[in-house]
Amino acid sequence: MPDLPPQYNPADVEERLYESWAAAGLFEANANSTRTPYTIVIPPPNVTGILHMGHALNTTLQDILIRWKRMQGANALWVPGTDHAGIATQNVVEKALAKEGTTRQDLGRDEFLKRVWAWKEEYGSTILRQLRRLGASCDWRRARFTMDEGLSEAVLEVFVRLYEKGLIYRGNYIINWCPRCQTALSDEEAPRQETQGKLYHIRYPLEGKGKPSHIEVATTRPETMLGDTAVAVHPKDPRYKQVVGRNAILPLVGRKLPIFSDPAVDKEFGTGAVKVTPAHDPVDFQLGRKHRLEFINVMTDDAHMTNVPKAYEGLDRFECRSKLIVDLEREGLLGRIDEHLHNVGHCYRCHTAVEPRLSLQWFVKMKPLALPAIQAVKKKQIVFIPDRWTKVYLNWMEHIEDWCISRQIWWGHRLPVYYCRTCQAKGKGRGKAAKEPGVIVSKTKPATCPVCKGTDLTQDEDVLDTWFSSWLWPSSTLGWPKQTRDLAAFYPTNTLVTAQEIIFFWVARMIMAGYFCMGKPPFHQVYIHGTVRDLTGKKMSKSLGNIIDPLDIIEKYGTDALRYTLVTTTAVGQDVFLSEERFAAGRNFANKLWNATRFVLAQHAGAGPSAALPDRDTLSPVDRWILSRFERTITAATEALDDFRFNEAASTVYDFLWHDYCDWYLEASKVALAHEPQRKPQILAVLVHVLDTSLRLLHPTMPFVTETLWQHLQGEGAKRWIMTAHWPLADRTLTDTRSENLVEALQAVVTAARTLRAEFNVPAGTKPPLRLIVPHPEIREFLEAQRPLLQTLAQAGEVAIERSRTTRPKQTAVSVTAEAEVLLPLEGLIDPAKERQRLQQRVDQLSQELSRLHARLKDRQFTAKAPADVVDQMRGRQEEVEAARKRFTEHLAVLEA
RNA sequence: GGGCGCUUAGCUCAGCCGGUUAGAGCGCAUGCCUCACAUGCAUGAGGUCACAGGUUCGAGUCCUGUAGCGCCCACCA
Repeated sequence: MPDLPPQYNPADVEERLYESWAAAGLFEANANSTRTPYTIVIPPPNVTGILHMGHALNTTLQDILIRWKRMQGANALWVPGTDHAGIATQNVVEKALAKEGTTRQDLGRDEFLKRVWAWKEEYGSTILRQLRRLGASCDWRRARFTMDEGLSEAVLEVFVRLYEKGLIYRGNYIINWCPRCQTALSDEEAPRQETQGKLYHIRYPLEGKGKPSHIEVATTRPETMLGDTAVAVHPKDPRYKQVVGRNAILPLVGRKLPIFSDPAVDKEFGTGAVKVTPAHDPVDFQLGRKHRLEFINVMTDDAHMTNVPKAYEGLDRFECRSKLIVDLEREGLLGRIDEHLHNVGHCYRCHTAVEPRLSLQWFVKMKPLALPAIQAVKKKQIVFIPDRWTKVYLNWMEHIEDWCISRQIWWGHRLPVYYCRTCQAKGKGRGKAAKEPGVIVSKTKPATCPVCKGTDLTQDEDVLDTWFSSWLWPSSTLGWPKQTRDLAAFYPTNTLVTAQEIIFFWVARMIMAGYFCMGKPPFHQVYIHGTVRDLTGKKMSKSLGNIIDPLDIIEKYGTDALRYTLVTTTAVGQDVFLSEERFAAGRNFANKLWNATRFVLAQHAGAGPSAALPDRDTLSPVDRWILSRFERTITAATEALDDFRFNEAASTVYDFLWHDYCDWYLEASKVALAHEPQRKPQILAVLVHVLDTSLRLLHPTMPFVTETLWQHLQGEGAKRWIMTAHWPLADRTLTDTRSENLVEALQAVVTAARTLRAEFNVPAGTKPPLRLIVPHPEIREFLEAQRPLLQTLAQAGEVAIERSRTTRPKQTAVSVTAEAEVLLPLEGLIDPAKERQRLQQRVDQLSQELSRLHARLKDRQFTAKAPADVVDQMRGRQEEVEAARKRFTEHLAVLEA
């Protein structure tokens, strides 16, 4: 046996051990196995990703599940991979180009894409390497990237299928436009942020002579007025009865704007009159269609003004706003300006305020896809944990809007859409596979137009939303659209572990795609974990500078400490609040395991490895006690994992190992080994068995230290891995309440003695005699047998054990436990005043409790309606308290005499 | 405007189906370098479980309402 240093140093083992696991193929799943599959697909981190605490939590939870199931004998597969993250990655590479003083436009599309691929090759696997540091037991042979050949094939396949079913269409609609990224965004990609803005009141003069002479409208975006084509009021608004049907004149432009009424207008907001800009606002767009208005787009892709009077042409949207305010003021047309708090969409990648804007884009019709996905969750084919997310999911699904999937960027899957110029020019080409003239949707570029046989074909310039590939992830990573062995073996997957932020982006869409492509759900359980926050409740993010870097923590405290602390810090689905100091708890626990094992190994020397338990008859009550406690721990830990209560699974074992095993059993075993050398094999067997099995229980949470220690316990030569050792099964026959009661009595006596020593300041080295009054014969017998243990644990000299008290000792400290009275003579050590005070306090406490109990038990309703065992418990308690009070009172009297 | 979560010890949090005396880690106090571990051991102080009602023999736990904090969704320009 190698000598272990007194402290666990994670850095000595982690990376080497990880490589050994990988080299031994322990992460790999076999599609031909007959064992029950258990599959998780990783939420693919962005290739631009750098490990943060969110990843660390997410990865740890998945790894716990996978390792646990693997130990239970499942054919466990964890599929890793990365997401190409269209806009994010393009932004990163563009920034790099800017440093070189060039742009993607300078390079051209092909050259730019080469650069992105080069970037991906160099940096794209950073995040995966970092996942290894966390101990993630992914099957790396199956690592996938959303722009791999196979996954790209899947994207094109599903696009074509959706198109052919009429579920993909192209059209002019208001979309969220990011002027910085210069692309359309889906609604989910433009989350609203509360923004302090202004509500400007502007007077539009009316055509003709009648009164009133003008109508006042209110807007938060004055620059859009240049695209106004109408003014609307509510049909039942008496203020505007006179003006409906007349025309307003758009200030500074001079365009005639018809005034109409529509119930969509809110009478209460602003002036009750709305300027209508159909090309720049979703509500106005609807009004524009309904009332056949003109659509005037007044902004360029980078949000500069266009199609506007010369004075404003080319101005940035916000410059234009300022200039308009000045100009309107000068014309006397500017009314009040109110402060106005409202929600403005912002690009989720660059946080620029998005511009709602009319644009020709591709969309997926979502309602038909949502139907089976709603049913699946309602019928519990898929369950959310915690359950509250079910409602959030259903609410979104039931109000789902069509999904804008085209992006005006270069990095991504290019739309499999081709245009025949000839047919477009002629307006021909309507057919089953070409619902718009000249549009051909095909996985590969057709040689000729199927309608006119022309060859003048061009591919759509746009690429698809990143999530259009992610939503296929559970099936595409396993080979779809090919019918692979993996797909047959591992789909549907079992559990998806992810954060709440991407329920709409990803989880919901995967469910829809799963039913559309496979006719089956992509997974059966969705575990939604919390968000990692700092101690003030803020989300950890680079921009806030409140990051705790997981790699720093790994270096300082070790991976197991990181994992342990992350897992025990959060209850099911609750957010995680972190501060660096908390990781010390995990480090300390790993060290505790290390030293417990050191101790066992030191005793174990020469005894040979043995995890099997000796004959039950040869075990002492103390042995039976620890085994009984342990049996409960195994059950609790397993049930906790079954329910995704990761924190309880870990802390149950923590409590057992630290407080039962180390604090009591290990200390007791020292005494037993010294006093009963003939029982050494039995004691060692129990020590080893419990430690060995506890390490297994902890392995999913703390893989490195448990594997390392387990290897040492196995001894030289035995080449087995805890990773593939079987998960402990509880053995009900080991439950032994009698032994539990005996040892609990002993613990109470020891604790009472220690407390007395501490409270009366008995000097550390002294070993005063101890008297125990133990009425119960079985317990008395047990304590008599454990005299050496009592002496050691209570630091006592002689221990006298009596059935009942015969003498009334003077100058003696007394403590009463449930089963015994503990007497500690204090000759020459007492501070009588202090002790009297303590005793009086105790008597008072007991009296209070007693009167509570009396009242309770006299309550006829209580005794009639409460379950019998509860009443009995309370009667028992009453007797105990009464006895205790009597003894304390007596003793108090003795002291005062 | 809807919806959700949280409020328990100085701090960060557990507490499942309501049931004896509400727990942990950190921090604090006191004493210990006891031959596995000072990343440790022992002992202790510290809580009107946010507030107000209700249900119940019994409420931190269930119901209703209030307040504060946080999050999500929503086309009031």
